[in-house]
Amino acid sequence: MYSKELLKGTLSIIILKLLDEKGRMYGYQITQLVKQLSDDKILLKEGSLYPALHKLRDDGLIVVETENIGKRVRHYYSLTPKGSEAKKEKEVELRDFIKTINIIITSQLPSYE
Amino acid sequence: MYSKELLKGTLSIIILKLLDEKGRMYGYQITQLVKQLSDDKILLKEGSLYPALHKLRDDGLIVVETENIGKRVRHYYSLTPKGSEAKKEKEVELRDFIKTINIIITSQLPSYE
DNA sequence: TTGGATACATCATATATCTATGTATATTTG
DNA sequence: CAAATATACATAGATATATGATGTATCCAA
Repeated sequence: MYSKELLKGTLSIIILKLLDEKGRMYGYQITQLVKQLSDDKILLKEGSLYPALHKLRDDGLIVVETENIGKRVRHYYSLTPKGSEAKKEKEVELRDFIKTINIIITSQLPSYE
Repeated sequence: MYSKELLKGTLSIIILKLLDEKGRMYGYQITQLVKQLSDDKILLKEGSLYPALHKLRDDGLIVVETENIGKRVRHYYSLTPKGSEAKKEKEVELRDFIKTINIIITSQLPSYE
């Protein structure tokens, strides 16, 4: 598991990306897919995921459909057009940020002033 | 300027990396070098940098030397052996994290369950 | 002499994630 | 069949860290 701070700022784009790919997903399913794709290195906690989903919903980036599975209720989330736009922008920003960080951590600098 | 959340967790490794490269640096110098390396995309604020430096010092990862420049005082920071170790570990972790994020945001997934 | 750059610092605030806890159903295993 | 584990949602409180605002002071150039 990574230092928890590293994930900050990337969780929402991860959610938006997966919803964009999958069409629709429910919370638990997102945790499992992230776990799988990250080779068990990113283990989303409920206390992180659900507040994040609710915020994205409140901001109008995703919508929820409720489905009954037996006696259980499942909340399926999918992107709104606004969410689809936001996903693209955030992805560009994240890629650019990663590029910048890479430049910094691979930089070779003269050790004099 | 990036969404401020993205920087979280990466600021300390950036500082450690630059100190490792340069040998020693003072606060203002760090802000300017980060600004330059990031092509003006990461503009460290004093309210971010100085508390971060103080924390690294309190944790024993960096040490400070005070130097008088005219009537001004400058605080030069450099890595301790512990800081040098931490720098290596954090760099490995960050590179691995970036790799994982890249896998997720470039993943192509079937849109059925 | 005045403004901008240099150089340090701290306090209040915002925000996002985690831990812990809670509830409940479904499935697998001994 | 009972117990353990997995599925599925949720929230309250703790924690961490970056920012904005503000303050002090020196140095240099227009």
